[in-house]
Amino acid sequence: MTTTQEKSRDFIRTIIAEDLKNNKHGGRVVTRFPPEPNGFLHIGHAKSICLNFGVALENNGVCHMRFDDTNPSKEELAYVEAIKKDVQWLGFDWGANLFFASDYFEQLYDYGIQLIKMGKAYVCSLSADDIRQYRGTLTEPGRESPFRNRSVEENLDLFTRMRAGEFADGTHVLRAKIDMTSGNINMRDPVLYRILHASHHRTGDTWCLYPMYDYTHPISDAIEGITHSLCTLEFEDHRPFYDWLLDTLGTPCHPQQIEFARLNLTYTVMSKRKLLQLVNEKYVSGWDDPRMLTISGLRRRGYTPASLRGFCDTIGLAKRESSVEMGVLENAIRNDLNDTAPRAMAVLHPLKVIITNYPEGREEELAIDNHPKNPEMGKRQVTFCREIFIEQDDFMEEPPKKFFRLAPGQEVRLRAAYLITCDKVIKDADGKVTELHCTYDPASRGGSAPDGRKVKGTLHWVSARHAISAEIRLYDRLFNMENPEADKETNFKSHLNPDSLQILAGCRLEPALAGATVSDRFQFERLGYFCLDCLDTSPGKLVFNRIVTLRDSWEKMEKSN
RNA sequence: UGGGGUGUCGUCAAGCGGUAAGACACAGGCCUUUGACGCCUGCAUUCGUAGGUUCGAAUCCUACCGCCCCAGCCA
Repeated sequence: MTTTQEKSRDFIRTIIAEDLKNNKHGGRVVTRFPPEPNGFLHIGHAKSICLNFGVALENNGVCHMRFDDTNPSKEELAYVEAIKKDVQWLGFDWGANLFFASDYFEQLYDYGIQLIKMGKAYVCSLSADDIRQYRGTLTEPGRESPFRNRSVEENLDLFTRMRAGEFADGTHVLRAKIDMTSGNINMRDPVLYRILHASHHRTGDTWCLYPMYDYTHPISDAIEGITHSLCTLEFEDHRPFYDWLLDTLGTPCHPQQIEFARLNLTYTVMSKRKLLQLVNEKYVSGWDDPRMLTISGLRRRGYTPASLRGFCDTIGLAKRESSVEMGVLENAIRNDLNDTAPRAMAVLHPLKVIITNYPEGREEELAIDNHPKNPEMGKRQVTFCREIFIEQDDFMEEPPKKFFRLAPGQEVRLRAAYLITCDKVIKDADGKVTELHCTYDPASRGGSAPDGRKVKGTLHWVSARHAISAEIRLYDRLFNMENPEADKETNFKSHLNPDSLQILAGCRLEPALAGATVSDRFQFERLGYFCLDCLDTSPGKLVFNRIVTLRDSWEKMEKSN
């Protein structure tokens, strides 16, 4: 017996454990992740991916990758590739189980014939407008279509000719024959097939008849032997049809659909439609803009797969609608990178410091741990000399109480180097501080004084003579409102944060960073975690993305005062 | 006014008739050559509301209230 508390199971894992216990599906667990290839995956999809693949992994099952590609007018091959890459990058493997709903078009069609023969489906020749009229409203029942009682022969003939391309778009649809008075609108003779003379990214021009999601999904699940079909809450109303279809068809496999609440995060939008708008209207540089909460955006920003999986673990799973604070995501990446990212020193806003009593021509090598808690990550050398850069924020001419950084007459430690004291402040004509003159304590090499005096502040620094230059991009939340969609009167785009990207040129980095390779992640001490940008970095130019800041209790203190 | 869901700390979220887990946030303290990390302490006498059943209710019953989804030939 262990004393560690068992992590509580979510309601879906509870159901699955129960099913396993009762041998409901012969002890099998088969799930599926069914994206539509009409956009990039986002953090909300990560929740579903972690759930579906996670649950399979935990139960010796498998998770199928299935593209729900039933609408040729919105879908593209490029999205298929991007989605596959994202899922793999997240760390999941579908093995041989890569499927496309379009692979089932022929079987789906045969099932359509079967439904017609059973008298459970008919060709309806009402216009789209009329179908809507006949459907009724939320509170009034619908009316039966005048075409509802066509003979099986006529339906068969029409359906065959629909496939053959004899009719124009919108002239006929195939509908299930269920109940026009049902309180559930999805049961009022839902459309199964529509005519679409459009070419499909996989089947080309083979078809001009395409199945609807509601019809395709249950059958695809059944064909693949899915045991648990996990989807989001808005499909709860569709479950009766899901079950009706498979019961009517008498498929040997009848998966159980279970719905869970989709992920919402503060300070962002999560719908593909809105993300697409941001891309198309150039509010961001693309689907993989580091400010986008797409998987590819997060990847480029520097988030690790492990941090995203950890995040999905923390947020839990339930049926009630909720909105997770952005801080939880940030916490996930800090947690991961705190353990794994090597430390380095970088100065974002350089302020020159001259150590007046340090010999002009002298330079010395100092060793610094790459990680404070993990000696196995080794040490590196940094060069100290008479001229260095510190962060502008680390100096104040008239410091408030508890400002432990540099100020006239105040002593601080330069990380792993020496204790220095500020003697003189040099300013330009506008009164802006341009340079500091300091003296160092030669006995404090390494950063501590032999007399044991306490120095509270420690600053990061780089040698002005040895530092390399880099561009650093600071990102902030894309929206400046917790829920950009809350205000129905205004467009979500009017809540975009104008300061979501700040580009800093001429940042100064310790020379060791010149050897960084694409996607390397570092903690720049006292600043945050940074990742070498994979797109804009070139041999002569380093570009770092700030993934997330470090927690900053000084900033918090300042704000509360 | 039809149908389907859902209401437990600021935010997520356990709990399944035996007397409110955990995480993030927040507050205070310790530690610190990163104001980081780490560590310690505190943080729902109360579970949408009102009744009822019971020795005992967040858990069962009744009524009410709030919020979300559904009227695509989208998924």
